[in-house]
Amino acid sequence: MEQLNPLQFYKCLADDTRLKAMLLISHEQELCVCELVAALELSQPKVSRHLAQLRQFGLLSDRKQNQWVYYSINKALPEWAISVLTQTRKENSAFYNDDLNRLNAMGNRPERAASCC
Amino acid sequence: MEQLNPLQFYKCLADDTRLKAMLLISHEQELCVCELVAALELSQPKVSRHLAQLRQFGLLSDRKQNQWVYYSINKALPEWAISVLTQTRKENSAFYNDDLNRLNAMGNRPERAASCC
DNA sequence: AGTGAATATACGATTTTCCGTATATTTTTT
DNA sequence: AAAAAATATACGGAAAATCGTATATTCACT
Repeated sequence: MEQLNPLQFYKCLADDTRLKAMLLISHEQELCVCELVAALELSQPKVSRHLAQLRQFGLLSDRKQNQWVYYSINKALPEWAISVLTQTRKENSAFYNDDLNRLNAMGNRPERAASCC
Repeated sequence: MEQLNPLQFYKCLADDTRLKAMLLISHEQELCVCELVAALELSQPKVSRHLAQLRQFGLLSDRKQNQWVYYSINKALPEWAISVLTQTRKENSAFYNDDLNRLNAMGNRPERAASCC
């Protein structure tokens, strides 16, 4: 994992799928691949590929539980990057609102069981 | 000029030339094309093309004075975007420090004469 | 062991972005 | 009016990013 530079960071955000995934995950704390596939209405390989890229550059962390992989914002991100994401999410809800609605309407969401505590 | 959406905004920042130009301009209030050409050590058409794109999407404004065109951060940008730029600039000076040094070392910088007041 | 669900990866094709070079435009200076 | 300086744009060509499809992997359940 290389030290994040701002260019790489913004390249990661410069794609519709990746930006929406980041904002949805930031909003929901963590989401698994199948939830994102449903919310974004995109193919599983497409979503998976973009998530892999976001993890590769350190924007996301993943946690495997049973058959699901949960993605969350990488806590090790520099503070400015976290702040950029938070601000973007708060001030642009219209950009991902439809996706959020589909997510909430989604039945059979995998149950979240914390690994610790 | 369309309403800025976050994807367009981040696409604008997802290029080395454009990101450095934005951070340098944010740091210096305003810069003309020839100053950016010197600071970034890039060809004039390349710099001009990227500046045109940043203006087209509303990230920059331009002001013509004599033979020079000065670019500055568009005051009409949404607050979150301004804040993203400011934070990125403050926390990533290493990313554009060499360019800033070349800018300051540049002789014959066009004199800034305010158009108003 | 075998099946199905969730996720990841590989590969070639397409699309998008970026670039160098040449040229146009505008303004200043002689 | 001609030349020079600063900037902008046009046009292919090159490079990079993205995609669809097929396939691999991993794990739960029977």
